[in-house]
Amino acid sequence: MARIKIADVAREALVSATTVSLILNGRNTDRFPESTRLRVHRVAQELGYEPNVLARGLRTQRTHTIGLISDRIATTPYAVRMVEAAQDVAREHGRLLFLVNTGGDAEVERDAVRALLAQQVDGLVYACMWHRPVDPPEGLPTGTVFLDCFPREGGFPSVVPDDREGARTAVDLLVRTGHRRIAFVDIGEEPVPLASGLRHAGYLEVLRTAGITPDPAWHVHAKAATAADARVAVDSLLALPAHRRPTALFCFNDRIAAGAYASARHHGVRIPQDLSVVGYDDQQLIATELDPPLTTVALPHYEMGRWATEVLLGVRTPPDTGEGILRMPCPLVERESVCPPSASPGQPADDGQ
Amino acid sequence: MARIKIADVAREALVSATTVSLILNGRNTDRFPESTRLRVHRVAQELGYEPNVLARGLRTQRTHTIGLISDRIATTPYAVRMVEAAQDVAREHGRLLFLVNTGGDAEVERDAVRALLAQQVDGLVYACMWHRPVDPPEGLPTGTVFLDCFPREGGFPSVVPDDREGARTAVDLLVRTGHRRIAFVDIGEEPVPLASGLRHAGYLEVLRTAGITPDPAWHVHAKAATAADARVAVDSLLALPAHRRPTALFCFNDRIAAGAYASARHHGVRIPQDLSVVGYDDQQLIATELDPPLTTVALPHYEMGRWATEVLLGVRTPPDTGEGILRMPCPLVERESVCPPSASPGQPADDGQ
DNA sequence: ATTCTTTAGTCAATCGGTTTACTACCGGTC
DNA sequence: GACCGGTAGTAAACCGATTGACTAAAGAAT
Repeated sequence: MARIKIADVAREALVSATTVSLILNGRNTDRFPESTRLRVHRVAQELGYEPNVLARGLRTQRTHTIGLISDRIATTPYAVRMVEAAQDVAREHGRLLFLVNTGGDAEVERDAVRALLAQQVDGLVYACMWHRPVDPPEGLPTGTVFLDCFPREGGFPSVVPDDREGARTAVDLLVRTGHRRIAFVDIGEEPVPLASGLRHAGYLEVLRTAGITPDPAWHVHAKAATAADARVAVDSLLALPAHRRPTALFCFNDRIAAGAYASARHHGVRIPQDLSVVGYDDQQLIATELDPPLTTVALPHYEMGRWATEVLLGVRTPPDTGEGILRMPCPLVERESVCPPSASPGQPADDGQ
Repeated sequence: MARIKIADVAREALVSATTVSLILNGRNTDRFPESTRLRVHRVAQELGYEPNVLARGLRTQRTHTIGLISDRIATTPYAVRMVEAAQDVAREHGRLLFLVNTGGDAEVERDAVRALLAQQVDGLVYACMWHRPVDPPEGLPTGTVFLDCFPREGGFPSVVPDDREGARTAVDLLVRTGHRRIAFVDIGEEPVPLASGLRHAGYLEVLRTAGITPDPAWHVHAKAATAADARVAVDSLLALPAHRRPTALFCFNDRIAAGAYASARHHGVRIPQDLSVVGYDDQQLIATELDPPLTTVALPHYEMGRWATEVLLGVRTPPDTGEGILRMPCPLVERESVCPPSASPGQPADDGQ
């Protein structure tokens, strides 16, 4: 019942371990006649030989394993598709994936890096749950790839979502649909300042291009990114006098949008007839389950995860721009929460000035 | 820049590699005087020595790694907390976790088992996204633990949610709150026949105990477990004549419940005043974001993941019942979607007969 | 007959630790 | 002077593969 080792195969095939190794790895195969090759392969098969990858890795200094260090992506539903992508790429290339969640604790993070390097992993992906700059732990090997975050000091290839462009896409849809009074339902201070700023910037750019001067009252903040807090924020928008009340909402994310739905419902405001809503993230379980289904901007988690892992494995080359950060496009996912503004409340085409 | 190895420490500390190994591993330490111990520790520290775990594992035949094989749990938001638990337990015990998602493909699964065994993992957890019997791949080492599923042929410790008891808890809450007309919004044929059957059984048991004869029209099926399909099913319940119309819904899961909310809204039926709703799963992102927040039965994903991994590591003993399956309780999570039935529609306390 | 090539392999070192079995030295005892 | 026990280590085998250097035997060329 003990594991079959190369010596067992060698003995059974009446050759040396060297020969077995060379043949099974397809090296210098022309050195051996067909008969020997077939015999070795057959015996290995019959005995169910599987090389011990520890021994191999010790000798070759390559383990065909990679490490994925993240704060919490594997333990929360948000960004789980990044793990899926890393896993898929690893498998496609015959690699095995070590997964470590640190919970964001710096000491755990250092331990994780140490443990993974002690395992002689061939490479590391350092991932975050949301787009932000990070101060990575010391000792990261060169070649480490950053996923959904980037090292403040630079120096490593990184991939993040293009939040500003995504916001532009969302708000542009609303403008093209005929809306002029468009609010941005932001989140409070923490915890996503970078994404929040970028999405807000994109929002403002589109309004400016469209010649719309935003009413300051249209920028509201949910205390936290929960539906309950968002509802409070949106309540204040719907309480605005008719001519200032927005006809469309660009929400920082889908949970905020869920809160907007709740607020609208309690004000007797119909979505999308009376209020169009666009979210961000395309969060499974929210965007599609809302009623009506939510038009939103998708975070390209899978694509980012794939890119990062492929760069790590060297099957794709990182951008050679100075900063080495790839901004991945965020595609618009149109569902049913957007329609032209009804002509009724407020003036028909008021604030063009 | 090359990695520091034990020989480097030995040379620097003026002892042999044997001594370094013995001291750093705390074995036979009384053999060495304090001075030597301190010197070795200091040199190791200064040089930043980290043992190569491949080499160690090769010799000791223990790698301190475990493998988690799953169909899709790490790539979908549903059961991600099982991964979190496995990860936590692994870390608590100084283990590293290999994660492999097979997508449910039997061949990929076999490859995964082979690859993980080739890595000399110390143990394997075999997990599924939802509670069901499985035909596990051949070659699973003894000691493998099954998580959220169990091998049809038995023979391995397993942990699954106690769906029947969970359903009882849910329906019992409704009965205790005063409901007598309680519907079960089930899912269609696939893909969760086991859980569906168990939850239905629990539902029937409570009704029987309460002396309620269920109206056959109260058992409806959503074609698939999506909100849209569930809405159709619930529409048919709400179209029932008032004296047969249920005052409460027990939904197979939270997505079904989300569909029930949509249906209710479109019928002008208020939750919970006109219709109480209980879900199942306590799915993050749904249960709390619904309006009103959903009362539901939680799937103990974290607890199950922890149990499985702890059994694997031998820090907890599996049940010695014949089948070796632990049924983990599913706690009720009370939120705001349940209240006593309003006395208005139907008769006040009609069908006690 | 000798030398050279080619064929078909093998030997032994190596990767970096762990572990078993051994030893050199010292002071004290008989 | 032989023996003993304790102290403070070390040498070498070992885990299971890979790999650079080498070789025995057969056949071809000179």
